[in-house]
Order: sequence, then structure tokens, then C-alpha cells
Amino acid sequence: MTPNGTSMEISQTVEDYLKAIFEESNPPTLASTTAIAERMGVTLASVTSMLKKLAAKTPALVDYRKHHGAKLTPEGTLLALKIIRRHRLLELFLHDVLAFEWDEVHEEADRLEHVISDAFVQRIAIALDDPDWDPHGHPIPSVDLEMPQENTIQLYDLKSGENGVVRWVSDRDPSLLRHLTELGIALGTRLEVRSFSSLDENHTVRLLETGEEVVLGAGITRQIGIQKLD
Amino acid sequence: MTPNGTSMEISQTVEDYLKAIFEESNPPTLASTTAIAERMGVTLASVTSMLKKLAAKTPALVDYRKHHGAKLTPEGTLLALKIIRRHRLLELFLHDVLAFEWDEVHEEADRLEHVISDAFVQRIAIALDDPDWDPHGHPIPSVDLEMPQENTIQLYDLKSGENGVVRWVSDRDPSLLRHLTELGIALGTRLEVRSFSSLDENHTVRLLETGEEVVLGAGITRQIGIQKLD
DNA sequence: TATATAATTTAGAAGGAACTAAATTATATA
DNA sequence: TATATAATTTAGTTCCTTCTAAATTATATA
Repeated sequence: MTPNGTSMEISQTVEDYLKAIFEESNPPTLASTTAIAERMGVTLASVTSMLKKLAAKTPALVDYRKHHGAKLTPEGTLLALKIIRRHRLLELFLHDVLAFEWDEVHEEADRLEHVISDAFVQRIAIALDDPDWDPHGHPIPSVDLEMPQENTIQLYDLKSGENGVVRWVSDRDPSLLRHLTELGIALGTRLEVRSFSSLDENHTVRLLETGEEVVLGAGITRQIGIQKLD
Repeated sequence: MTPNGTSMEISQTVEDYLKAIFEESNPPTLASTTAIAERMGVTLASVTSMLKKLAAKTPALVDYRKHHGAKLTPEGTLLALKIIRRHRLLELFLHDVLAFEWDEVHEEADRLEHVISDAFVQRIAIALDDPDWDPHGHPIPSVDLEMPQENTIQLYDLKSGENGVVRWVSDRDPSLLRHLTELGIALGTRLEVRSFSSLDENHTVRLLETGEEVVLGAGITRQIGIQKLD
């Protein structure tokens, strides 16, 4: 019996697809074939055939609309959350216990998440004292797969004059993470938007800890999550 | 470029075969198709076809003699040692850092060994202070893949009246490990052979720490490694 | 040496997941 | 509405690793 109460076999590949669909389908929208293919680094054709397989399983793991994309069913969502919990716990473990840098943990966790046992997950969760956030500030689903709530917006949407604290950073691109470290931006960093240019979508931002000003393009400001300060 | 200086791709399956062949080919003998198949839990036919593939690679990873078995080439041996290093470091890490029992570590390490990065290996090696022995007392190949030397015999071969210290225990069967724990036998346990019955191949052994006497069959005494005490 | 048994190999097929190329459908623009 | 472009799907292969069943070779015994 697998964790979703069925006796279905879930391959590593399927786990990766579920995760990709989860991350790509912001609730209202369906995840498009293209988006999934890009995220997974496979062909459009491969995605189509996998979506058909996932939709054909009993129970179905995705709800697939030909030519329009797919979203997870409740069963698929639980499976996805289970993998995301593993991934994020692993990231934190690698970071806190094995001294990996925050730009290194994602790739390693991506491989480990498919092979560790439930006992391993449980043990690192205990060692880390049942944490809520991973090294990039993303929420870690609890044992019963509830997501800690966050209240953040993209730095991109923070208006001129507004203050905020960095709460999360996308972990997709290690070089972005290294770049932010160099700029002095980390989780918890407080900042104020000094100006925004709609011409090039650049934000000029002042880091409150150091007083330094930096100019950040949309390619960066959309990858940073901010909690607004009054 | 892979660690053996070639640009060969090594699949997880191939890694498992190399490990199995290494463990099954005590230097003089070839590993037989049957032995490999049993160890891997696959069909004889599967082994034959894989041996042919491994022998056909450039460089060849095994030296294969039709109808007689196979042994690793120097290239195959290096790859096998690399995996065995990972496996044993992982076992020790799971045991010492994550509090896994000695009967649990083998299975987990078997899955993890194929996916961890070299950086991961390096970090746990450092965290464990470059150890020589895994939780079952097996030698851990060094960074340059040298095996620490051991000087042990099977408990089976310890004669009546002789003393010894338990130096290793086979990790193939978790239930054996649990059984030994219950009997009070662990690495470092000192003991004396009181008698051996050639009728049923039972050894009667006295544990020097507690004075207790236990009777152990060949199924157990062949799985225990002893360093003789004069 | 003949024969029985055990071990091994060959041949052919299957399942997963990927790919390319061609065909189709959806969307945007004139 | 017609057409161009973009997105998606279909069809057919390929690669890897496994399997079963049949054929062959090696080893042990009479």
C-alpha cells in the first residue's frame, strides 16, 4: 500500500512529473504541456504521453484536457506534497547538517528525494525539529501534508517607497542564488524600494542593513518573495 | 569524464552488477552467473546478457568466460570500489548521525549510493573523520580506493579453546543482525570457543564480557569475522 | 564412456520512458 | 473570416533491462 491508500506503483519519473505539475499549476490555471516539458527538460511529445498515462491511472493522478493542459487530482496532489516535503526537508538537512550552500542543495535533493525511505524522512524531520521552511524560504508540508501559510508578494510587485523582508527566493537557478549572496541579499534581509522604471522594469532597492543600493531587473525581482512591512 | 578516466555512462544497474561481481569473486575464483543472479535477484538470462555488455564496453569492465563466469577488470574494480566506498560511508553516516540501527543501514545505503554526488560523499567522509570501518566492521576504501587491511577469520574456523574479538558481521540479512544484538554479540565482543560439534556444525561460544554461553550454527558462525587473540 | 542433472546461453518479447517527424488544433493578426 | 504562427498530439522508433522458454554446454555418476 502506497501512502495515498492505493497499491499503485509510482516511478521516479512519475514523481518528477507530479512535482512539476504541482509547481506549474498555480491553482486557477492548468499546467501547460510546454511549461511541464521545459521544467522537466523533455520533449512536448513525452509530456503528452505521460499526461495521458497519469490521467488513465486508477485513481487518476491528473485531470487532463487535451490541448489545454493538466492539473493534479486530489490523489495526485497528495503524492506531489509528499515528494515536496521530502525535497524541502532534504534541502534543509543538506544545508544545516552537511554545510551545503543554498545554491547546491536543490540539485542534490532532486536526486535523493526519490530514494529515501519514510524512516529517513522521519529521522531528518526530527533532527531538524520539524521545520516549516527550507533554505530558500519555501514552506515544508507537515507530516499530514499541510502547507505552512505564507503571506508574500514578489519583489517585482513591491511599490516605490514600500518596505519588506525577503522571505523566499526561487531555487531553480543556482547562479541567481550565488549572485544574491554576493549582493548581500539573503532570507531575512530588509529592504526598501526606491524606484521602479517601467521602461526596463528595473527596481532600485535599498538594503536596510547596510544602506547599500542595488538595481535589480525583473528576471531577479520576480524570483524573490517579500513580506511587506507596514 | 567519469572517475575511471573514460567518458562511459554507468547506469545504476551496472553499478549494482559491478558491486555484486566484486563481492562474489573472491580473488582466485570467477563469479558465477548463478551467484550473481541470486545476489541481484534477477534471472540467469539477465546476468548473461549483462555480462556480455559489460565485457563489450571500452574499456571492458569485466573479463567474461562463457560458461565459467566473470571477474572485474582493473577498470571495473575501481568503479566497484568507488561504489563500495559510498555504500559503507553511507552506512556509517546513517548509523552514527541519523541513529539508524545496524540492521537498517544496508538497505537504505543500497538506494542512496547511486544518487549522491561526489560532494556529498566528501562531506560525510569529513563529518565522520575519514573512517576505516562501517557499522558492520567492513573496511571502507579510502579516497584513493585503497582498502584498510584486516586480519580476520570466520568464527566458523576458530578452534575449540581459542579466543577472539568480533571484527565484522555480514550485513546481508537484517534479521541475523537483530538476532546477534539480542544475544549480546556486537563488534568488539570478545569470546572463546568452548566446543565444536562436527555432527551439526554447532559452536558453543562463551562471551567474555558477560560469561554467557551461546550455541551458534554454521549459518551464523560463517557470517561473523574474528580477529584471533593469542 | 554413457547418461542424467545442473548451469548457462540464446532467442524473442515486453514494459517504461524517451525521441523525431508528421499531423492536427488553438490562438493571434490582418 | 482567412491565414499565419504557436502549441499540442499522434505515430512510429529506440534504448535499457528485464523476462520466459528453448537450446546448449559442463559436470557428476553409474
